[in-house]
Amino acid sequence: MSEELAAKLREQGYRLTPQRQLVLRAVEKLGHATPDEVLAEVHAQSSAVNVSTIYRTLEVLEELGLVRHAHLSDRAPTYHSVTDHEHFHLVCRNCHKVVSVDPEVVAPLADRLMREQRFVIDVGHLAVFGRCTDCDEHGG
Amino acid sequence: MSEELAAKLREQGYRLTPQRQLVLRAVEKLGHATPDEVLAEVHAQSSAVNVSTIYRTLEVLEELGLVRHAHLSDRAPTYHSVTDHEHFHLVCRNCHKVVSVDPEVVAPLADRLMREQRFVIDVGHLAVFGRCTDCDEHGG
DNA sequence: CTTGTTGCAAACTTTTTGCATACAC
DNA sequence: GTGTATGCAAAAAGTTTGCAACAAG
Repeated sequence: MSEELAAKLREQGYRLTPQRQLVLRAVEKLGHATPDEVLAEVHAQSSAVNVSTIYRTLEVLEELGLVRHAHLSDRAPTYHSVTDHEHFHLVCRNCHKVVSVDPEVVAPLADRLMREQRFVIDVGHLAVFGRCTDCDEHGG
Repeated sequence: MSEELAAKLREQGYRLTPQRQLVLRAVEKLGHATPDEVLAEVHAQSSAVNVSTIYRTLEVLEELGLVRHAHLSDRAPTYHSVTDHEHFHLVCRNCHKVVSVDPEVVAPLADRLMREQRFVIDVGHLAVFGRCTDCDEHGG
């Protein structure tokens, strides 16, 4: 797990640092997290790590393909690990609950857009907004 | 056109102001625009209008259902008029081109999410990221 | 040692807020 | 007139950058 990180880093001439391990672990643990939340989680381990390091590290991790981000709210972007299986997100605009869904569900749409629009979907980045049943039933 | 605005505003106890007319017109003219771009367009008409008015007005217009926003970039949200037919967006992560697509194309996915996840998609807010053919062919 | 990485502080961008004034109704 | 809407200026939120000190390889 940390070996994959080390390998991918070296491959690009980057170095393995404690900060980078901490950030990756935080993202994996949190599931879906904003840079702010990642910072908080990292701080639980080591309070010396700086915000700018979080941003720089998330950028590197994304470049290495270990992490992805999507815009699940009107505020900060949300990062998630890619070591789990790929997935996309349903976001309830009322209660802000996030559900992860298997890419297979969008496959037909992806195929159609590929054929008709000649456009290749980036499923990992996909965020679908709407309203979940809980919120539809009880008002809001 | 401006009558619809006036009517909807009054319906909610809001007032019709030149600023609100200008902002709505700007969004309609621009097609897809960030608050910043809306401000610029409005300023072309009347340079006295303030940024905060743009934000407050976009919020009101969205509440009235005259305007919608989606996150088409990593930066500011993009607003578009709803007086046109509803649509969703394909965004190329390489060249940032935006293509509007008919909601009918996502209908099967919407149906499936409704059935399996009991989730009602907000198609107007949907932004699908990926790569367009132009960018796939010529590198990038 | 060499060069990438970090912490810090400051700048920047985007959005929000408080308040006095102005204006729609 | 009454109360909403606006402009202004300042604050908040999120992100980026320059630079000296530090540390991985």
